[in-house]
Amino acid sequence: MDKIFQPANIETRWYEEWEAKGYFAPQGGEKAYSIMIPPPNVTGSLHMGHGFQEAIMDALIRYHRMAGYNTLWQVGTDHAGIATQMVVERQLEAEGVSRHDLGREKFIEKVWDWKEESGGTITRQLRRLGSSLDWSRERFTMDPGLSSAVQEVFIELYREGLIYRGQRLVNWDPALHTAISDLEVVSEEENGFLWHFRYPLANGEGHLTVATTRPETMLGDSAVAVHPDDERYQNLIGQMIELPLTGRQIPIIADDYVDMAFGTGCVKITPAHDFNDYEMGKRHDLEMINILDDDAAIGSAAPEAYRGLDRFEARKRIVADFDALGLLDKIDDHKLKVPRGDRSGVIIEPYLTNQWYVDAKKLAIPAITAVEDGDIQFVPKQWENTYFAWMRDIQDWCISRQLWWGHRIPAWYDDEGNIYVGDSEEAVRQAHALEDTVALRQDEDVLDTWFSSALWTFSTLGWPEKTEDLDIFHPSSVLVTGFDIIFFWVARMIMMTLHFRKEVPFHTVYVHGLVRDAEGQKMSKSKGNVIDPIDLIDGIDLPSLLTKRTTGMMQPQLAKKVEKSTKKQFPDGIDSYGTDALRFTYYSLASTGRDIKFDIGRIEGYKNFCNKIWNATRYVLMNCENEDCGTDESATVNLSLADRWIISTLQETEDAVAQAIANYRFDHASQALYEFVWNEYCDWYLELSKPVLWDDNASEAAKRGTRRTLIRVLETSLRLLHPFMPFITEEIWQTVGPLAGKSGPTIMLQPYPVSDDKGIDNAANADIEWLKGVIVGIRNIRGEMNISPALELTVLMKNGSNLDKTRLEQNRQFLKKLAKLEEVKWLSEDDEVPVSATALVGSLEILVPMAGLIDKDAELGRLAKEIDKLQKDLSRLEGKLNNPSFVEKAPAEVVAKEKEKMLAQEQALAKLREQELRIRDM
RNA sequence: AGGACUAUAGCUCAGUUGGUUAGAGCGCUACCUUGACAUGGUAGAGGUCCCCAGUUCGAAUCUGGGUAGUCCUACCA
Repeated sequence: MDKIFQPANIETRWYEEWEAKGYFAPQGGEKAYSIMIPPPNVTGSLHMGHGFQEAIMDALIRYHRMAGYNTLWQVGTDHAGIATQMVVERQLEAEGVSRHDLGREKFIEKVWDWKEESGGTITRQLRRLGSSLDWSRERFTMDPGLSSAVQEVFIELYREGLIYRGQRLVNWDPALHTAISDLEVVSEEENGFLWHFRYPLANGEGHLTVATTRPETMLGDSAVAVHPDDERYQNLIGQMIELPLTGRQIPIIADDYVDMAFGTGCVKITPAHDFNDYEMGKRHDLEMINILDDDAAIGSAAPEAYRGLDRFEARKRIVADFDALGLLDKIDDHKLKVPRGDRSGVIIEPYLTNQWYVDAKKLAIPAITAVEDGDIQFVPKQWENTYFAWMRDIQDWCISRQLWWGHRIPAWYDDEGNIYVGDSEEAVRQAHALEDTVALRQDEDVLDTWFSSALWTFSTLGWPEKTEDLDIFHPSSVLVTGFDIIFFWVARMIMMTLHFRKEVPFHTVYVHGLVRDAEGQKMSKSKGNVIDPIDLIDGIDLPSLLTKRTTGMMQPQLAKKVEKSTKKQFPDGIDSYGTDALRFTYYSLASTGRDIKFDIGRIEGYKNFCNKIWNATRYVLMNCENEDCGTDESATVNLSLADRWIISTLQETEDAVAQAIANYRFDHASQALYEFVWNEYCDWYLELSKPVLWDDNASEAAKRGTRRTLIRVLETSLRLLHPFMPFITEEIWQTVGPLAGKSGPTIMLQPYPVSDDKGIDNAANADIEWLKGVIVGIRNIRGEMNISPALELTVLMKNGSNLDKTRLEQNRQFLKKLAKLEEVKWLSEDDEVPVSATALVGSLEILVPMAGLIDKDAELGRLAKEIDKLQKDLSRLEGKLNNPSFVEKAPAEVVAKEKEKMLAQEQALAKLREQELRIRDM
């Protein structure tokens, strides 16, 4: 074995082997466990959020697979309508071609080409993370099976009246030329203006002043509204306004939506271009004047002078025209929320169009109940509130998109505007007995990507066919996802699945936090703080990292800044840490309900942990290979105190890990493992094994016992660690497994260790605690007194109990080796006590004679520190016990415990004071 | 506007139903290449548990009120 662990040498090799041998496929087991991967964009690439999410899922999957469940991790990718179409359109743009030049069919071919070309990236990267996904079942949201599921669902919901077509105001993206759902609109506060316009009364007797943030929409005004109780305007209600620039007259109406305190208390109403105005327009039966076209330029319904102007150009012109007419009252600075498309980034227009909707209110009812009743549980639980809040006020879901890439809506129209929904044109003709002479054309639109994602848990298992997989693996066990898509995806999955399967899609939703950079900033290309998980695995040099971060930026002017901060943070690029270290870092940071700041220091530490495991293994193998490790059960085996203790501690660790996984506390699991392997097994047990293995006088049965324990505990630890660190554990297990009497082709399919109470040995635990106390006491003297570590000491003990004496006899060899002692002597009452440095373990005094070793002042200093600490503690205890209400009201065992503590502290203090005097007199 | 979350060592974070001397990793200091590992070992320093009040014998933990930060939802022209 190499002296240092080299992850690069093993990871890909093992992954290929696992995949080739089919270990990822479900195999047997009575109970099923399944997770459906949140399908990443097919043409996307891996980011830190994926890495985190996949690591969590893989740990759960590997754990349950080893625990004997029939385990499925369903893999697949999403066609990501808008995102993917945009990428391809941009590529065409670079060639000077638009999608319309190509035509629908050719364009879609191009998208499929792009999918073939780039679709392997994300799946390759998932493999690098060690994700044990069943690739033999890989699905794609637009493959034939899933497409037919989508079609089936659409047709059925339409038949039930839960999907309908209607003309309404939608969020229109003028750049992408499509409607988008409420969720795809992101509103952020921006600086703008509030323009005050004078609207003359039609009777020529003065004017009203309205305030607006969108002057251009005045071309579509169909009323001015005031509050019905507003005394200023009572006499004007019902009168007409002469709307400037348009030659139209509009009424003044009263509606209590108007806030009297805001602006002038008069609101211009544009029903076709504002959601609130739209509602008011419906209430008052106002005219809906659509003044825009698909580009959000001024359209044909507007006065000729403005037609064809871009919306922002029109705004300038209209403000100028009002000014020229003397009707511009004033312009105030104003902060307002500006709605932008989450993909295009352009300002969204409320726009009147025909779209398809899902009646979400009806579907939401059982979806709310399922969570209320606990059929679905969120972890952490507080996300249920978020879910309820949204679901109880859910709006109908606009599912049609004016795109080409996606599932085309299975609806046909005749020339009279009748709608026919069905599997195909032929099916529709047949169902409705339509002659060939009736011309039909299919709806041009496609469905929102989330429509197909909503079916993910059951469509991937073969639905609408009745499949065995559906019986076995549905509902799935847990959904692992980020809070950002609870509405987009989780809620809709619950609604659709309950409706079509009459069962929940999953029993648990584990909601993880967002991965941020070391400063807590969201990672984004424009900030240039994105870390690619693959770069953490393989490492990357500075020039490559700089290139990566500065190419393809939306705002190239930021490149200099990004370059500077990158150079500062990673002056030498990023080291290679390997997948296991990366994964372990994710687990260690995965406490619930909290975003994680990704700190490069952590991953460094876990790389060292891998190396520690590696080297511990080297030590074990050195001592166990070609030796008798007790696999032959007939040979006698003597277990030392240390053997029994480490076995006992292992049981506790197994229990802690199982608990942690059951509670989705991966941070606790990783910490328990780290602590056991490093602080107990390596720091203490390996050291304690040396006195036995290197002792020529030790019996063969004792050596056999220690070797057996060494190798078995290591082998068990590897299995315990495997769900978290799949590669290093597999690599090592191949050698260690057989020595521990295990056989099998892979650790992946070995049973997961289960804690056994029979292994718990409290006596051994207590004895080792004692031993550790003595050793640490002596080491402390050594360290504080600057005694050379090379020097073997003679140590004296006095004033111990019989138990102390027994323990000393049992542990003499351990003690001598670990504390580096020449000799340990027990002093009787009458023996003269040389001047010594002292440590206390309970009432036992451990003395290190000072002659020639220790300087007086140093020891006095050390004692003073100890005494000070004890005194502080003691006065706290005294205060507590002198408080009558504590003694009366606190539980008896608490009081007893405190008393016991105080007694011990008092004795210790007395001894240290004695010691102090003795040293002074030296 | 409504709601959620967060505040503990220099940094990143744990801390069960209130009962500890408040912990870990990284960083820091000193010493050490001892036959698994210097990606290591040993010892050590370092905390007003954001602030105020309350409940309690006892509060990092429970309650109320602040302060600071992050986020979500809705939105007034």
